[in-house]
Amino acid sequence: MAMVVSSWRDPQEDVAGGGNPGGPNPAREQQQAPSAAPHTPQTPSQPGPPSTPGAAGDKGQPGSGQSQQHIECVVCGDKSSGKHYGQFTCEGCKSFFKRSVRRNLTYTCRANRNCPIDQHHRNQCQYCRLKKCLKVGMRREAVQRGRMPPTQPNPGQYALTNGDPLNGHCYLSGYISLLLRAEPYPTSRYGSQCMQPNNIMGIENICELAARLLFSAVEWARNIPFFFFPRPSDHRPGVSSPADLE
Amino acid sequence: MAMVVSSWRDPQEDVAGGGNPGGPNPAREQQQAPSAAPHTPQTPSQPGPPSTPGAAGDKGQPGSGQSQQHIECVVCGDKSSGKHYGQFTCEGCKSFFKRSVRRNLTYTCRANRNCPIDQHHRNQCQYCRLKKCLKVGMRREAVQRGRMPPTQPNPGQYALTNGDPLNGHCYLSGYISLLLRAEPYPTSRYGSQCMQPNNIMGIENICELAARLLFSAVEWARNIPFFFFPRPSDHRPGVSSPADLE
DNA sequence: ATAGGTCATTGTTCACA
DNA sequence: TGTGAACAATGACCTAT
Ligand SMILES: [Zn+2]
Ligand SMILES: [Zn+2]
Ligand SMILES: [Zn+2]
Ligand SMILES: [Zn+2]
Repeated sequence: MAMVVSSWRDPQEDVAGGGNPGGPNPAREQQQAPSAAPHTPQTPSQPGPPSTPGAAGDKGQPGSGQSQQHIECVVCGDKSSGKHYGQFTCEGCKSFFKRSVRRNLTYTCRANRNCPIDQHHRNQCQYCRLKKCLKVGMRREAVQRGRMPPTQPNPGQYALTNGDPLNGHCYLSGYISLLLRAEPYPTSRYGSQCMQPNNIMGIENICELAARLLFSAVEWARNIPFFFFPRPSDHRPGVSSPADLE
Repeated sequence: MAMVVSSWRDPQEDVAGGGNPGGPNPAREQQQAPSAAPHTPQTPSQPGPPSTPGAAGDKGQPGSGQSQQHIECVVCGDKSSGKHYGQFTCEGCKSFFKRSVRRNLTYTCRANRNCPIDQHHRNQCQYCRLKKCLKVGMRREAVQRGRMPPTQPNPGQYALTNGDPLNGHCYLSGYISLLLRAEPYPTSRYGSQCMQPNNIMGIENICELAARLLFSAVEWARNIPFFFFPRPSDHRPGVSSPADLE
């Protein structure tokens, strides 16, 4: 269990100022309405007057109505887009959960681990958001590994000899930050879930752990297409998999 | 005593596959998303840019030019890095606007409130800069509340930071970044394959796993472009070597 | 239907002036 | 202290199985 306790620096620069438009508890400040125009390829958006169909007003009061089907996200209450990892959730919670599980992230709560999670505060505390995801029953096992994608050009071997991407600048600190954050092996998580009540780890769990370690190693290796990305974004282009081993 | 490595064979040779499996296609590059931002307020009542409905008109360089990409910041004319709070702006105006709204700052103009705002003078008068931001339609409501500070990773990996020999080796950071991004996903559900019906793992299975670990590690190393794995000229007798994989 | 991926847009950090 | 370039996170939309 590695609860990381990190010192926290107040993130909000908000000044409680006096009457602030966004104010104290901005009722709803943002949320996208079901944006009109499902697509509109080219048109660069117009801030203007796309004739918003009105109203997006408040979301339909839940409860009685049932207007058609407005299923809510069991985590934050936003509109659900269907079942994800076992429960009805919104796209946001779905993605958040996926990222958290995939990267095996561990968050920390700066409060008392009971932060309210709703549509407007779900991003305030990742720890509590993930906690709630698990509490309502989202399943980690349902998160699969990346899918096989397109590229994987070739064992790149040469990509790196040439010009370095980092010519002029040293972004080292950023990388170190990433490095520190990366947990190569998900020990903490597995440890707890595999433990039996009597604190004894069964052979089957050992097998499971070994298998996971193995596949992690293989996957990791396979995830390296070649050593040069035009622009380190976040996602890997693709991942191939050892799935066939099954 | 050779390890008995069962038939495990790497299925997806494709990694190196000279030929692209024709996969889904790598060729798509184009895609734009009209999409509204994740958090696009889109307030119905349109509090935003009431004035100057058309003002923004200039937005995207209409046809005239060739498009390509050099969109200018509608506030100062610097290069825009995309839409921010509703309008195409540069990073500077984006940050300036965010700070101003978050902290609810109020500035004062020492002149006549009509200071020119351009790339080189934008910092001369905060009052006029903010005024212009609002005038061109940047939306205060699009500024969200502060979030959690980044979570520090698990304890115990700090050793890396010190020492810092890295100063002069910026080029390494690129590789480090790639390695980190290749981090394995914590896949689950692998590994039960070797389990016997009675939940007992035989010694032969343990050997199997160990062998697989070894071989996969070797394969991994070979997949790293600049990792020159010494050809087993010195490999010990009696020990199966990675060469067998071929 | 639901898993995966993309990527515009939002957030944050932190040398530097 | 504010500024703004660089980088990480979020989630609407999409494709794939
Ligand atoms: Zn949700
Ligand atoms: Zn919390
Ligand atoms: Zn600007
Ligand atoms: Zn002025």
